[in-house]
Amino acid sequence: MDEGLSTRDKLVTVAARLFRQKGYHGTGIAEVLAQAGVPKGSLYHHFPNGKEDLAQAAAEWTAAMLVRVVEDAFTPAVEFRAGATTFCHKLAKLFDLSDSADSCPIQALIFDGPDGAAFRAQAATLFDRLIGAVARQGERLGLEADAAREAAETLLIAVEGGWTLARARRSSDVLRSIPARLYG
Amino acid sequence: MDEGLSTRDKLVTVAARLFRQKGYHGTGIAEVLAQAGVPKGSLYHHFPNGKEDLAQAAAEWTAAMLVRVVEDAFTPAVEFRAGATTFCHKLAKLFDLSDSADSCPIQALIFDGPDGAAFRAQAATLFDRLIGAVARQGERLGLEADAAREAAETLLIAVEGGWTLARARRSSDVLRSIPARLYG
Amino acid sequence: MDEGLSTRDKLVTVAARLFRQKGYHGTGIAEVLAQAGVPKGSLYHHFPNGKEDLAQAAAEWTAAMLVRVVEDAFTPAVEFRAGATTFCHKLAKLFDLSDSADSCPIQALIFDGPDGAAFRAQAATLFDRLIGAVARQGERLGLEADAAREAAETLLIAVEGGWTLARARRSSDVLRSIPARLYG
Amino acid sequence: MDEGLSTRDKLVTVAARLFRQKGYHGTGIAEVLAQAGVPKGSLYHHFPNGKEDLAQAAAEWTAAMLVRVVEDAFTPAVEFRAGATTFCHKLAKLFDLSDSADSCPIQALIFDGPDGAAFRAQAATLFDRLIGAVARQGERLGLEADAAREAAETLLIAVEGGWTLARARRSSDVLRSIPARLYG
DNA sequence: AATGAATGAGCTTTCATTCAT
DNA sequence: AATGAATGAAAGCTCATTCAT
Repeated sequence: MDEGLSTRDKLVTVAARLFRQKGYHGTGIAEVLAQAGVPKGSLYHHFPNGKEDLAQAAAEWTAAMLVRVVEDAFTPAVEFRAGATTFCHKLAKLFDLSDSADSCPIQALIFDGPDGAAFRAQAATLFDRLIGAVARQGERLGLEADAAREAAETLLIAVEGGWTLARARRSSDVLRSIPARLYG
Repeated sequence: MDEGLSTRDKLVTVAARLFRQKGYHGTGIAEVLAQAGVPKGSLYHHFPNGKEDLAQAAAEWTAAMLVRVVEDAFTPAVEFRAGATTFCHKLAKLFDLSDSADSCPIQALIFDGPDGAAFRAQAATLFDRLIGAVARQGERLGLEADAAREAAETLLIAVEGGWTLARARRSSDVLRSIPARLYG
Repeated sequence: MDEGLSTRDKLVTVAARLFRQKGYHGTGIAEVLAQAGVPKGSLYHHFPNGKEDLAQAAAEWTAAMLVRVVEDAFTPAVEFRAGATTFCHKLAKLFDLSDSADSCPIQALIFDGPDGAAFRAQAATLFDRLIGAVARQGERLGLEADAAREAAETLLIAVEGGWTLARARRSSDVLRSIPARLYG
Repeated sequence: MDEGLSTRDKLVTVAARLFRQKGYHGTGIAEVLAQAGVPKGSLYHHFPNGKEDLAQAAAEWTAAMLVRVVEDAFTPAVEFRAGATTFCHKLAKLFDLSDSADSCPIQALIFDGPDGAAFRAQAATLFDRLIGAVARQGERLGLEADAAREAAETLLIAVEGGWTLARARRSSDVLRSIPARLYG
């Protein structure tokens, strides 16, 4: 976890993973520091407001990563359904790579965060950014603006719920079954 | 929150609400006791293993409540789609009643609990109980066993994901839009 | 320091002494607890707002102690000057008993406290209570209300400044010299 | 606070003000650096022993400033009482200029400093230097050596105590009332 | 069953300082 | 002389739990 990365990036990536695995309140700063191999005082140099700032940076990092997954999945597609299918399979792979107890990266960083309203607001924005990325791909693939947005929302709803069920079952199959459920 | 209820029930209902709002690790025992109006030492008479026992009782209580919602929604229905629609509307009402920042009762109690595997297992069971309740209603309404189970799963996937989006948007509209998304 | 006293009283008296010796910010909670022989968690049972509450209680305790000194000094007196003289000598004894580096109990607890305005306000009140106690004795000894108040203020001004000089000199002589300076 | 001053002087004046306002232990190096607009690493070029050196420099600077106030007040005077009166009024102006919560500059730098005995000793010296300055003025104005020293001590005692009461009252009036209290 | 004081491990954060550039 | 990242000891505080009454 400490190849080439800057101190700041080590903290962000480790934190993103731990928050996803054990939740914001369930993750101790000490654990983040230990796994990142960073001494205690350094955190507050890079993140003056401590754990809360770290959560914000981790959320940002996760959202950017997911937007990349969306784009990787949809770019080669020639119709929305194909892109959505690839997206679900890529998420299933993500699920299998991580400890299957991990919560969905989106949910984890959006909802189990600091109590303050600021974090909540930023989280809602990140969520919208993700929907926007999918909707943009829909438009590129020929859907009307409204239809693209609707399709994007439905896909993300299913993916979020699918991750939840996958987690309960400890199996990524549910994620792979989503296209069939949505598009017949 | 303290009319007529026994000390034990006060603790369970307050804990269920707080765990839903702030997560298991984000909720302090002291806060539960204060809001339940119960003195410090009392908790361990009713829940010898403390917070962990309380979480299990709260999960149980929540699951039972949700099964009741499923049954109230489907009992008057004559086809699955109607029952599912009523169920979504009932959940939207639940969403509106609670602080809109509350997580879905199902997700909250299934995933953000004590760290031990025992709780995780019990939680998965509760989730299955809920799917089973919906599937049973599907069979009652004429679906084959497999089809009923599939319909139940799809509905719960959508509802879980819908709650997530509703939370990000702070609006229950998404929950009400689910039947249209699933059944055209 | 732990004869018969309740946990709360042990904390208050130890804190009052340490704050006087090393200032509020210079005194660590750990040191208070160690000297009081009280475990960490207990402090927050008795003083929910921690160090700040403890400072308030210590200030209160100190003010009450000083009012007692005033009354002990003036009660047997038949004129103000005699009472004031006894008061100065009693303070000189207090000075000699304590580590001579200790700041004046009044100043220490009134001014080097928590940053919040609440503490400052309470401190000003305590100071006035002390002036009031001296003024009341002045009236009892035949002074007009205004003259009594003026005499009380002048005495306390001299005593405060005298303690400062005594501290710089590490000798209580200055305190004993005050009556001569004020009353010729 | 940052016009033309050298980095070193910025640090000293800002530190003197902060130590006066919040005490030595209540003032963080980070706050000094931020208010002086000086980067973190710079402090140790100018003050190799860090905070302790800075406190000594600030004490020195304050003492020199006060000696200047004494001289400005007494130089035009033709009798001790007039000089003392001007001195008290100048201090009242100082009080009004600063946040009225500031402690007396003399007390602040003499008593709430680093824990070591070295600082305490230097501080006592600074105090004596101030008394000496007043006593010298007394001799210049015709007092015998002993009487001058006595008058200087009494004046400083009253001024120290007066500042304390002024602080509690948040009003500089007490300082202005001192000549009347001392000299009738 | 009920109570509230006691407990100490562990939490997040702040501190003055050092170091490499 | 100047800079800002690095450092870990120590700070104040919260935690779930236990105990004596």
